[in-house]
Formats: sequence, C-alpha cells, structure tokens
Amino acid sequence: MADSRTPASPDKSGAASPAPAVTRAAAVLDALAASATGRLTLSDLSREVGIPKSSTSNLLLALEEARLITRQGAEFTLGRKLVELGAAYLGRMDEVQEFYRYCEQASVLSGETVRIAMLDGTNVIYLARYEGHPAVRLTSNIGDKMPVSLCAVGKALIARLNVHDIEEMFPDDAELPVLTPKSLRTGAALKAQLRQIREQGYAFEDEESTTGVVCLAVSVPTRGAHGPSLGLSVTALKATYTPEQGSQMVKELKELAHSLGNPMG
Amino acid sequence: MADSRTPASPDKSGAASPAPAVTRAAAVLDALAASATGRLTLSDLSREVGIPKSSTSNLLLALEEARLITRQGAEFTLGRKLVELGAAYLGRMDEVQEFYRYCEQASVLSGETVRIAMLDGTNVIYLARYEGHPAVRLTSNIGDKMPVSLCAVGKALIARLNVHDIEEMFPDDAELPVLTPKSLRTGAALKAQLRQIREQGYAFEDEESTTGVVCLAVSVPTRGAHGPSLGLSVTALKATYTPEQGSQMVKELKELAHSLGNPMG
DNA sequence: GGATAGCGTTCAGTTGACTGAACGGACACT
DNA sequence: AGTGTCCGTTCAGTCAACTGAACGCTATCC
Repeated sequence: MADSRTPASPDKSGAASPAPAVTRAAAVLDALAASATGRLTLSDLSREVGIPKSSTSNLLLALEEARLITRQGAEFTLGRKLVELGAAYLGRMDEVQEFYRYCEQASVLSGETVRIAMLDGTNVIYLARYEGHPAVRLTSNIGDKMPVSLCAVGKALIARLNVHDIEEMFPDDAELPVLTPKSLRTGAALKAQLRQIREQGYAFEDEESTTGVVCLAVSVPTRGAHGPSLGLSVTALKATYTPEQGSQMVKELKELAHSLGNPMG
Repeated sequence: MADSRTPASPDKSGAASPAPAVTRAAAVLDALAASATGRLTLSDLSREVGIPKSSTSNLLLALEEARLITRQGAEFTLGRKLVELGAAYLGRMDEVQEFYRYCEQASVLSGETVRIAMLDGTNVIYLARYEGHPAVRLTSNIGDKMPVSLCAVGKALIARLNVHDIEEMFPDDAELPVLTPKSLRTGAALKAQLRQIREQGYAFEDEESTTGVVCLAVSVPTRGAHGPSLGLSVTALKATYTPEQGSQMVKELKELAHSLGNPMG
C-alpha cells in the first residue's frame, strides 16, 4: 500500500480539478466565511472568487437548494446546514464528550476555563470549551481559529511534529502574526520555545495573545492512525497565577490527555 | 432511502439542477453526517447516494481538496473545514453573543440551563447553551436537531407561523415522532397546544422529549427582514419545578427575547 | 427628468465533465 | 492454491454544464 501507483499522473504542484463545481462552491463558502459582514451579493462573490456571474448564479442556486447558503434578499449568507454538519463532525469525536465529563469531576480544572483544540495547518481550531467558574471569561468560541505561535495549545501541538515539517512551516526568518507586545515574532524564537516545551512536557503562553492572560497546554496522544492532533489548554489570569497552581493544572491536563488518548470503559 | 432508479432524471423535487455536482456533493456530506459511525467508503457512499462509483470518486477528490471531507485510509469522514464554516455562521449571529452575556447577569436564568435555537423546517437546531449551575445536565450539544413537536422551543417557534403554513406542515392526521409516552402524536393535538401557546405568550413542554424534564420557551422577534426564527428555552427538573419559579423564568426569557430582537447599545 | 452605472437574469454555442464498462489488486471462502 | 467477490481506479465517448454577451430593471447622480 505504500507505493501508490502513479503511472502517468501529470502532477504539476497545482492540483487538477476533478469536479470544479465543487471546488468553486467551496471557494464561495470560504469567501462568505472570510468576509467581514458575512453577507455578499452575487456580484461580490463573482468578483471575489473570480467566477463569471452567470456561473456564480448557478452555483448559488445549487448551494441554496442544499441549504449550505441562504438568500437574504439580494445578499447571501452561510446556511443552517453548515451548523448541522459542523455539529455532526464534533459529535463523532468521542474525545469532546469525554472532555466535558472529565472537566466536571476534576479537582483543579473544574474551576478553570479549559479548552480542547485541533491542529489545522498553522492554526488551531477550538473544538470545545469548559468554563467551571467564569473567573476568566473568554471571548473565543467553538470553531474559532488561532495561529499556533500565539497560544500554548498551538505550541504544544506543533512541538510534536517532526523537525523537517516544522522547518518548512516556520523558517527562521518567518514573520509570525502579532497580537500583543509579547507575541513571538520569528520562526527562530518559536523553535527555541519548542525545544523547551519538548523538554518540560507542556507548553506555556505568557500574554502572547491577550495581555493579562496566561495559558498552559499539553498535547493528546493521537488515537488511531488517522485521527487529528488534539491539545488541551487552561487559561488563567496572570495576576492571580501561581507556579504551584500551574503545576497542579498541568498534572490534571496530562491525566486528561492520557485518558483521551487511551480510551477504555 | 427512496431508491429512485430513474436512469436519466436526477431532478429533485421537480426543480432543474443548475450545478448538479454541488447538489451531489451536498448529498455526500449529508450521507456522512447521517451515517451511524460517520465513516464510509467510496462504495458505501456510491450506493447510499446513488451515484456511479467513478463519479463519486471524483466528487470525493474535490471535497477532500476543499477539506470538507477527510480521507482516513479507505474511509471518508467529515472534514475540519465544516467546523470552521459552522462557527463562522454562529459567529455572525449577534444574538448568540448577546445571549451569553445576558444569561450571565440574569437573576433567575443565570442558575438554569438555557438554550437558544433556530427553526429549520420541522426541526429546531440548538445554537448555543448556557449552563449556570448544572442542576440539569443536558446531553444535547450545539448543532443538534429536535423535532418541533417534542420541545417547548419548537412549539414556540411554529406558533408564530401563519395558519396555512402550519396546516401544510402538520395536517390533523400527521404522525409525529415519539420519544416518551407523553409526546404529542398527531397534528391535531399539536395545533390545539399552539392555540394555547399564542394566548399565554409562551410554550411549555411536559416530559415530551425526556421523562422527568420540563421546558419553558418563548420566541424571539425576528431581527431584520430575512433573519432566521430564533427561540429561547429553559430546562428544569419536573421534580423541583414550581409555577412561581416558572413565571419568573418566563419573565426573564421574554426580557431576553425582547433585547435580542431589538438591539441597541 | 434624463442619463448612467450597477445588479441579476436570460439564452445559444462550445468546451469540459460525467457515465459505464473493463482492469488490477486484495481479501475470504472452499 | 483456486476461485469468487468486492474494492478502487482507468479510459474513451457522449451529453450536459459553463461561458460570455445582451437584456430588463432599479437606484443614483447631474
């Protein structure tokens, strides 16, 4: 199975288009998701995605019939079905269900804000959030994305990748996104932290995405051969954070990570 | 399910198919979401959706490139991008953000399990959930669907529709889905309740979806001309429920509904 | 008021995608 | 081993979808 037979495939780095209508439809959805207001007209979309208006019109008709988008007068928005599909994805992840159960009965974590996230390229996507006592009220929601270099869970996740992949994603002179004065700015700085993270077994964020807030994170052993990379993080206020508290939270995070990675009855 | 063996007429619901590849791709996603395990092979999908294998293969390739599905060895699952898109949809709804804020500072509701839901055909979809003190721990998650006849929020939402639409959706002899002995079983029974709901201004559920649990719900005034129909519900244990508590909760629900429907600074 | 610009829709011609059958490989059963 | 079934892929022919320009329409500007 290792040697996939590619006899005469004209691979040209740019992928061929087997079903272009689908690729285009996905581009339309992306454009809607990326737009500021989430409401675009046919002409807007046609311009944005680079598809003739008449073709775009047909695409939109089909997408609307599938309820993947909704027509609001002259404007289009994302459709309800996307919520269902996203929920179906999350519902299939046993880890998310176990995550909730564990957080409730945990001793330290049950009072904190805990999140589980998934690696997606150079971003993490938050899959679920547990808020014990809202000492720290997060503005982020399920499904939100965050660059890996700006959060503890992101660093914890890429720390597990092999060195070659990391080097490709973050060359030394890579310019990283910046949210606060403490945000890491170069690939070199990030990789230096990754070494430290591998040694100590957990990741740390010190006001790199939000001033006044610190995070701790660990990665979850991948369940099965093809599962996504999952990570766990705890958020705390820097003002009240103490190292003893931190080591206790890391301990419970690792316990949770272990139980998520090795399911049992 | 409906095995239409029509050889050359892929028309669905009598309408022409402008971009059939998109409609088919959506059907593939639906099939994956509806399947028990969420993991189907190419042949499974081909059989399920009724598309030739070679065409299905092309569709899957395109869907995979768009990350709407993920290939796991020989099986396919829903893809990460669906979480992003679903989150983008929810993130655009100001009502969801306000919902969280209000629940935290509410006096009665802040201690209860409150949900906001959206009407989608004859189902409601839960968009967000606030759990003050987990007296009642719900098994439902964001994005889950529930038939309108089985939950208070569903009844509250269809009670606002015009009589003609209701009659079309629920003729007197319609057989409704049943979850408990108390579930409404006919369209006639449902419509009788709807009259009562319109009079008293809020909807009620008495162990119709889960034994031992009651719900109260109100509908949110639709914001703008094209917004979805939103509703709010509170869940309580029947054992501890009292009418006084109920009227207080309804009062706060209506207050929240009003503020969601009429945004201001 | 008249003119302009932009929007979304319509229509016929041409290209590209979809079908269906055959192929090589991987198990499971005899 | 032999053999059957099932899986996923490949390929050439046919048909349908996509393109692009023109149209009617509304809102905006002078």
